[in-house]
Amino acid sequence: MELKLSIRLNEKLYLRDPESSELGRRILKSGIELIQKLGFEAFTFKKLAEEIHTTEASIYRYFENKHRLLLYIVTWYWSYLEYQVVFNINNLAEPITKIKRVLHLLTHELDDSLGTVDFDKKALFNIVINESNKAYLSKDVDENNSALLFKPYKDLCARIAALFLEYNPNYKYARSLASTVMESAHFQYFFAQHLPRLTDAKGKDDTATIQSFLENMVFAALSAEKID
Amino acid sequence: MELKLSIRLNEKLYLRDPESSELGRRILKSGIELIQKLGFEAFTFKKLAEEIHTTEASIYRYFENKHRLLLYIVTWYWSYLEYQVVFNINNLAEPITKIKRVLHLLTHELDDSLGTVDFDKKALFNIVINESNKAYLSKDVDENNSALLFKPYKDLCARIAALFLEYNPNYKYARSLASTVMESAHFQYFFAQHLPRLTDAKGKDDTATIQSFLENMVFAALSAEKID
DNA sequence: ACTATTTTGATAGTAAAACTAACAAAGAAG
DNA sequence: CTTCTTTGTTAGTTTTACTATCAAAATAGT
Repeated sequence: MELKLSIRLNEKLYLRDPESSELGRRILKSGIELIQKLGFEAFTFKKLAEEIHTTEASIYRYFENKHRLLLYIVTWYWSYLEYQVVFNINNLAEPITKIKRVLHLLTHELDDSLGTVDFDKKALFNIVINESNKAYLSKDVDENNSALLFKPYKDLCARIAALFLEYNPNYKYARSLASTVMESAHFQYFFAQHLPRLTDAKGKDDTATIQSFLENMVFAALSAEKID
Repeated sequence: MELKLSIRLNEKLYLRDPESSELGRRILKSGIELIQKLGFEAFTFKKLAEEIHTTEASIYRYFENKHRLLLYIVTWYWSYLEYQVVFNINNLAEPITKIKRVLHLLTHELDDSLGTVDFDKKALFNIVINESNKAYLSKDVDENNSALLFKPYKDLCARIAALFLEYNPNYKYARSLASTVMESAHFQYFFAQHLPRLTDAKGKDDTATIQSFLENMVFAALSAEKID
């Protein structure tokens, strides 16, 4: 069974829906590759236009600017990941198993278990690691937040927090712990790649250590509170 | 006793030492205010030049580009903070007290207890919250890292990790926990201000909750491991 | 098959950002 | 008081980030 799932994102993320046309899909697909290759700062619509043999003006018809494209991409990622989370923990009884499953998903690339991912999954994961913070660390957070552009991120965070509370209903910092874990999963990976003295993960692909660290931390935090 | 301490930073951060001249100090002081006011993306050397009644070209004599200026500022912050940490935990016997002290310092603005801070402390703290990630989340991390530009950050992380190990020598993830705490302290604050559903801190200045959350998490993690 | 509409391409343009160069004026140092 | 360093002034280039206009191509409606 091969199914292709498409994720419908907030309309305010784009001017014209990139999933609705050939050109739009090329913008996304090559956009992801090029952002990952050049880094978000050096990435421009002009370079992307050359890459996909179209014009700057055509790309501007889909996205207001490159920041919106980035936001689209990471939002897509968070939406897809939430979907994976829901699917993966479905039918699991134990909160402990669910939480471990989520931590695994957070620390690893997406897989195609739920339908083919059209994008380069490695590139996408790298963008999330390297650039996703820039999606909200900007002067227009509040405006973007009002337009619900961060909803998928917040939804996933809420879902993880709910799992924490399922494990321990008395834990006081479920949201903070959830967002900490979501962020930490990424920058521990970044540190392992670039600033290894800031992490205990060894080497570039030691996602195992990152996952163990997070599991250890999460269950310690959730269990400590249980005692009190 | 009023003493003015100056922090000597890595020479590669600048072209000409900004602490060595009147103009240099104005660049730093007003640079901090303007970056915080406009956000790093909208901040330009031209706007700063107008602000301090000098010219773009003059500013370029001190800093290669605005990214370097940002790096200078956050590096200054980390250096100062490490100094505060050392000073504050000096003579404390209990690792538990030391760790709490550090978590307090991480979650609050700098104070002048160690000499007058020439810069706007609120603006500086806000820059660290909003922009500091951008200092290392760039394509030239590795190059900058080779030039030791992140040393103060890594030193502080190492120092915190050492305290964790002092508390529990068997803990396996001291570095990861230290960097997680350093980062989390900041983005929990950011979330409280802009994306409140991602944190349990209530309101814009609820540093108390952030500190409690981190304390709870750190001691849980360090103690859980003790049991095994 | 023909026409209306939408989508894309091509071209061209502007404003601002991100620099660099060259020289003169002012200040400080010897 | 003259030499060296720092700053100011002006002017320039390249790139980015966009916008406008119109024609060509593709698509859809009847």
